Amino acid sequence: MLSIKYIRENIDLVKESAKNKNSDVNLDEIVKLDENRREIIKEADDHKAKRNVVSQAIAQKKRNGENSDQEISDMRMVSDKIKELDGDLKIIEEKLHSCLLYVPNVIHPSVPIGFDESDNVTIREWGELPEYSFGLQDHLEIGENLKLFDFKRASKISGSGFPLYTGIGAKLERSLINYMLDLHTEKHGYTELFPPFLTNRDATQTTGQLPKFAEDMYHIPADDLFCISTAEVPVTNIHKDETLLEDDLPKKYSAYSACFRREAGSYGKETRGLLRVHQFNKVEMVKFVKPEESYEELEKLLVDAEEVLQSLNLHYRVRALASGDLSFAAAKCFDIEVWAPGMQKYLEVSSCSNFQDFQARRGNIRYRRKSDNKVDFVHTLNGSGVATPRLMIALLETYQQDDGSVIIPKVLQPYLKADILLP
RNA sequence: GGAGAGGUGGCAGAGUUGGUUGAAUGCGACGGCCUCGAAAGUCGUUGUUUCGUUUUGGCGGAACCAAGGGUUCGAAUCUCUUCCUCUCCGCCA
Repeated sequence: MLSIKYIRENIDLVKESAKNKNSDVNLDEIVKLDENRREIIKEADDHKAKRNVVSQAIAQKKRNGENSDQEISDMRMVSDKIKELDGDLKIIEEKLHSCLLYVPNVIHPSVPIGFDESDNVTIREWGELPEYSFGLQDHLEIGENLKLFDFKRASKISGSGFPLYTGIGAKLERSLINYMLDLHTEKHGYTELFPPFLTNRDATQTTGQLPKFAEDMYHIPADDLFCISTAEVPVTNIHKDETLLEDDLPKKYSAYSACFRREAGSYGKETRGLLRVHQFNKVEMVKFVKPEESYEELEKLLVDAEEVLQSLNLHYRVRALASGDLSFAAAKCFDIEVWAPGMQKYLEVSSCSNFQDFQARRGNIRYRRKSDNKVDFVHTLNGSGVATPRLMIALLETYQQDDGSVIIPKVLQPYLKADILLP
């Protein structure tokens, strides 16, 4: 979240940013609450100062064996007043805090202003659009012919949107995960984590999924735990309430997790196959960095994610998200979209975002600066590296052959222990 | 699930007849001295948040000893609730 002080001092910028993110948050109300809050603090503090002074005097008198009944009865009234003011203050601060949780992060100056995804800007493309001399199948047909998935049986188990990978399909899924984790940990220098898949309310709030997007999360009421929608949630919270050392930054983590999304409100859209599912697998990268380096680190994060697709030789493009398409917590975001020849579509497989200190403030994740020995919030970044369902789609559709087989790219072969999928 | 112990500053660790305890002591960190330099030694400094004021350096106030209530003129210290950690037992993988 943004600090009230920052909002107070940059109210026009914050309003402009919220507007460009299509947010209807009421900032005037927040400013008013803040003014009210500071008035009460001033009054309560004055009373408390008086109480502290007189309490000392009472202590002194008691030590001297003098009577202090007068002071005590005076202070009883002051104390009542303090209680009243503190009560008022608490109500206002709770209200202010819950309002602040809905203020979106400010956008970086480099973000293209626009209403929705149609205003996103392609900043580069990689590889060639593959060409084929035969009729293409989409991933559903390929998967059926090669017996890679079984959506029908999956729906008996959990309902639609929960994929069941079978046989070599299951192994291919696992191979993709292992390959990506190895790439990021062995080549890109990320520390591997295997995090919990359920998170508590507090941790889920750090990254911004709560309170605004509660509808999209699977929730377990008995324990008030949430199924993670991305490994970003547990991994970002690894340093919650910690003060890191500047020399330890940047900290880079990579983690596999299953991801759970209710996809509320998107019924009927892209419901077939692997395109939009309630549970999927993803390898995520998370970085904790110094504020002055976060945009440089964002570029590097993007490159690390791109290498997954490059090494698999899959055509893709990188898009800079327009303000209106930017997520609530992000200051800037790039999407990577891989080409799926069978569907003739670009599919989003990764979002690489800089949250600046938005999440760090919510999670109280700080570092001690060497230059002045002060503590400050770190910047957090994360990016998918990458999500498997759409990667699987692109892979199958790109490497399909006219006999129905699918060639396996070189880097995956040691993991799958096969170089081709045959019908 | 049952029984017990505990949660204090960057870390370790004092502090229960409530009253100059924001908090001893040690370590760490920073600065000075010493040294060719370093170590050792020695002297000093060293939390966060927030409100007000300001010639922006500061000055003054308030709050913070897991979290939230209660008692009291006054609570790290008494009391209640919750959370978390550890040990033992039981159950399950």
